[in-house]
Amino acid sequence: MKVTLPDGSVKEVPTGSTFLDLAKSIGPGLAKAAVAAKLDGELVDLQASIPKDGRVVFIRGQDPEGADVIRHSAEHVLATAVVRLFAGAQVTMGPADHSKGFYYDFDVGRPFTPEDLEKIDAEMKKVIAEDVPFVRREVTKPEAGKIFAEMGQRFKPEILAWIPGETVTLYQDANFIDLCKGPHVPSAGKIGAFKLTGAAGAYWRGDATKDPLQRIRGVAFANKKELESYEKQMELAKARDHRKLGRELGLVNFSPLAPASPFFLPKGAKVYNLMVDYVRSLYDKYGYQEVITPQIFSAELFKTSGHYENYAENMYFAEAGHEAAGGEEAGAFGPGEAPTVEYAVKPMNCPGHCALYQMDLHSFRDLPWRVADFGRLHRAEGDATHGLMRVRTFCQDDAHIFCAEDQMAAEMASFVDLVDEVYGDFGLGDVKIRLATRPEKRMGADEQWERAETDLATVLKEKGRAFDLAPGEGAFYGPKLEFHVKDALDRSWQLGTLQVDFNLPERFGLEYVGSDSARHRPIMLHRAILGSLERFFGVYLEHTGGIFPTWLAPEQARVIPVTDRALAHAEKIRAALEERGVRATTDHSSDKLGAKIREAQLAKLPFMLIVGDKEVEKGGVSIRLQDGTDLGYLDLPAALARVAEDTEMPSHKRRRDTQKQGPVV
RNA sequence: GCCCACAUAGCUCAGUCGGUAGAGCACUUCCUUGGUAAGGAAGAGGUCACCAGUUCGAGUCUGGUUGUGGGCUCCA
Repeated sequence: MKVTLPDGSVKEVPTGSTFLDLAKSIGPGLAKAAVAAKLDGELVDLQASIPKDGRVVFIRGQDPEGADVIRHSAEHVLATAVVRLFAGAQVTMGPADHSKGFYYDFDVGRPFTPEDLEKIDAEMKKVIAEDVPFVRREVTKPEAGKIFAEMGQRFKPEILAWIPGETVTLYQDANFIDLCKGPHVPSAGKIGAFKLTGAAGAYWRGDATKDPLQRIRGVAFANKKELESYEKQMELAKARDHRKLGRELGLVNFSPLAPASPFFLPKGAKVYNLMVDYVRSLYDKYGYQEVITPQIFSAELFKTSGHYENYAENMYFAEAGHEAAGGEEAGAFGPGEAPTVEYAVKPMNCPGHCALYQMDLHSFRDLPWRVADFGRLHRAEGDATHGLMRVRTFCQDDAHIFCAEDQMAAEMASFVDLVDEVYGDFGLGDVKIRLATRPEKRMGADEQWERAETDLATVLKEKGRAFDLAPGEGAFYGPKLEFHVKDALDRSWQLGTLQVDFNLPERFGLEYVGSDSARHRPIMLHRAILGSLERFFGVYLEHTGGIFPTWLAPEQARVIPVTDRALAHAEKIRAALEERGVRATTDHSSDKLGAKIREAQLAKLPFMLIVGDKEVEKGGVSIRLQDGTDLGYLDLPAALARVAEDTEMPSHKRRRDTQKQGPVV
């Protein structure tokens, strides 16, 4: 057999030798580090014999694909440990994607306790210490069925039935055999480090009407060091939890009196409003007009939009009691006969905007009509709420664009620019775009879908933007773009979205008069940049760890007197800062300087301006920055200029800088 | 909507075998006037989430409710 290695060299290997043999012949280090191999791009077991000539690449445990193999193998070791410890345990299956970790669903007749997990963990360590080999076997389906029947496994035959083809592959480690495509590590010892991260309920095939199962989750790595770095990352995430930071920094809090509904404290409200102001500051440039629409509508609106029929379980309804009572008192109706008007609290802005559109007759000259709304929305989410990330009341940087079909592409392009500008200003650099196309169940003509999907793809291509295609994941009413942003902790969040809607214009019978003086149906685009501002607040708080950019910081500068003798001077400095539009306070506490600095540091203030006897005498301040940098003494004008440099909103700053440059000659 | 766990001072948490509660931080007052991440003392703060039950007696045991967390499902 002739194999080509990544460096281009060709090696002759004896027939029947395995990939592991090949690795050993190259070097013992490689043989030790490798967990799998790739033959002509296809992942294979190291212990498999090389079947044909081809290009061979060895995959190490540290490589992303190697980490997947290690996690997948750890998952089998988990199952092995569970069947060893729990007589009669039924095993089902794990995830297809091992990029984040592994899990395996079991039925042992009861939930796993933390003590169970400890025992399972210990048993897994034993299997790994024994370095038991993973043995691959290819058998016919009936043979596999017989093996699982002997093992008393009742879920496996069902899985067997879904698998196409005549034969299946089995992997055996220690005393446990599992149905699996592989590949796996040659032996359990290659699993350098693992950790079980928890147990939770799940259902067979994710279906609540089917058997309840117990899922054990875990992570695994090539070595201890990688596990430790993972654990560190988890601790970091915990320390940055927005619920914790939100309370500690006095930004946001929650109360059982309004479940899953945030209370923004003065500082949090400051940041929140600055976020809104910032987005608003771009709306003129991009041609949006802001509107303010009702909170509570007659349920009729949502009957028209379709939400009443399809979304009612997530909506709050309201009844105006006085109407029924008033009718009875007036004697117009008998008891219980008064007509009650049913009201609903809006869960989204779009139906209201359709109602707004209907109020006037629109000409093609009016389009595109871009209607922005920071309206408060309420959704009766079930138990799946989570801090600010999933709440029952929130507001989006929401807008709807009513346009003609041939205007769609330009609107999409402009929106991509707007999103770029916003994410850039927030320092969110890692953006991935997904294009979700027509699902099975959908409304609207195929030609419409074709046009919209093509427009979206073309716009992205023309802008040179890479995107992932998500076939079939569009909404039933139209295709959409999703903007996924990675935060400082490498977690991905979907923030922005652009959704084409063929449905609502139809339901509301929206029209515009074209240049041909005939009536036409507009297209509606739903779009949001940051999405739910509550959620974005949470994401951004975790992204920054509470150290907001200065323009967003609720308190930008604190003047700290060393002793009370400097208080008057400190007040003067604060007033001068305030004059320049800086959000500044003075520290009046009777603490020592060290304690005052510590307080300001923990509050994550961008600027600390220290004034003591020396500064009083010379008239200036000493500046300390959030990162600990000591700028030393600055006279007052220099200090004010230094602070003001950072405090302005980026969109305002850009506009001013452009103006300064004067007209382009 | 489903499964599991948890709920003690503003926050973080201790509370043994069932015998009516503690610490640190924060808060208030007083002392201290100091030079770049915690000066000192005293004080106040609790229907142990809520409602039932078992018991001579419940923070502790049982059931229910609400809330929170983790997971599953859903997401027009």
